[in-house]
Amino acid sequence: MAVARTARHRWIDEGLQALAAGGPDAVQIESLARALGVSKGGFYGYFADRRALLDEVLDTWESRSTERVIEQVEHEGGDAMDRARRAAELTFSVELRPIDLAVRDWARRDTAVAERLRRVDNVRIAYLRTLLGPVCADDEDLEARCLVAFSVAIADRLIAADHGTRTRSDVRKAVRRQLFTPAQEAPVVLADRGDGSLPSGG
Amino acid sequence: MAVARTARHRWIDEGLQALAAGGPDAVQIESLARALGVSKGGFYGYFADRRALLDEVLDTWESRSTERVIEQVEHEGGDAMDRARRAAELTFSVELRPIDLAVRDWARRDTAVAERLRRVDNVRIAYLRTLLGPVCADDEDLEARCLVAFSVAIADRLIAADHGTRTRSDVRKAVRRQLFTPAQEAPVVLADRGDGSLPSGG
DNA sequence: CAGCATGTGTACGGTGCCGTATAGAAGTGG
DNA sequence: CCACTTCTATACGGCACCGTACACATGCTG
Repeated sequence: MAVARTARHRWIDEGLQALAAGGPDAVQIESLARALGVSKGGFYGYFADRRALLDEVLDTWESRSTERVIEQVEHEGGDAMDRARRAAELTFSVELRPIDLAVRDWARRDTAVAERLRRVDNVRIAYLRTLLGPVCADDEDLEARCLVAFSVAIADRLIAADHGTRTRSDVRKAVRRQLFTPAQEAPVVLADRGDGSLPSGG
Repeated sequence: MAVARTARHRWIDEGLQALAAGGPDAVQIESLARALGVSKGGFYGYFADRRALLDEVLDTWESRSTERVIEQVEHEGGDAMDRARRAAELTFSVELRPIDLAVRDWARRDTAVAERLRRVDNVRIAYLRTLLGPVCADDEDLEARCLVAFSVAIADRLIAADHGTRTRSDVRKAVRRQLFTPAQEAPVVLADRGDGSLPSGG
């Protein structure tokens, strides 16, 4: 060993930041090197090429989004609600949320990325089921509420609409209240068009 | 006039397709020219530069996502529910949905695009309010249901999770049923943590 | 202290894209 | 049939990035 080597994980962390900020196209070796204050000379000692870095960036994201979250939550304990809330905080933290959104967009055009995302989302939804189960009328109700909770959490930063005098936070709070309201008996069905389509004006 | 000129709108349409498929970075002049079967020679007769094309691509998307949808829906008539359903079909059509998602991702890193998206989303949400108003208990309920409907519609193609034996379409149908269920009286509030955060496992 | 191993800086060729310049093709008017 | 206009194809310079090659600096080891 001679010169203190730029740690491998620093390339990956910088790659994660670039991915979060500008998508996979923004993960550029020379750009990362500049951000790290070095040249790209050492990069190819760690990674075969750019694609290899992207794979490891995704590995790291996958791990941090599932295993690490689970480990931390289990370690801190608490009841189901506390654990779920903590898991949500960790999952949609300031650092991880932009990566999550970037990966979702990436997954639209890369089936390998889509497969990773599927694994991660399934783990997350499984957690969510354990939380919402008690207040749901049946299995269908549970799936519906999980989809709503997950959709609102993801779409929050993607929707640009205003809400009159209310803040987005106010509206989210109202949604959460409804999500945790125990199911009534048979709900009145209005205008079921049978095609699974959602009315969503515009 | 000499040689039949490649129509201006063909560049824009091709740009929209490229935007839908690969985001703004994929809107490349030489790439579009190849797709159109011409060289980029004529491009600069219409547009000052690449950015000018992107602006017009966004103009076109904005128009097609709002004015054109409204025109068409108003022209076809029907009651409020019919109109809203038709608007949703047009808004999230096979052609427009990928553009919508690409614009949302783009808006995360470009404030001008974010401002356009805000205008469009506000128009859409305004429509949605007229539809959901009748079944809502109050204004807050209305905003909450609008956010849920819009979030589920947008996040649908971004979420990769499975739902056991059910299809995503089944779950969407259940969500829609709940969305159109008239509000009960005072909903039981469970675990309102007051921070507006949504539990969303993972 | 000499020589070696190791990691980095720098230079290079290749490629792809942007925007400009220019030449030529395809129609039009006299 | 000959200018002239209008549009396109092609070539070019510039730039940014990838991946490789090689020289050099640094610190260990005998």
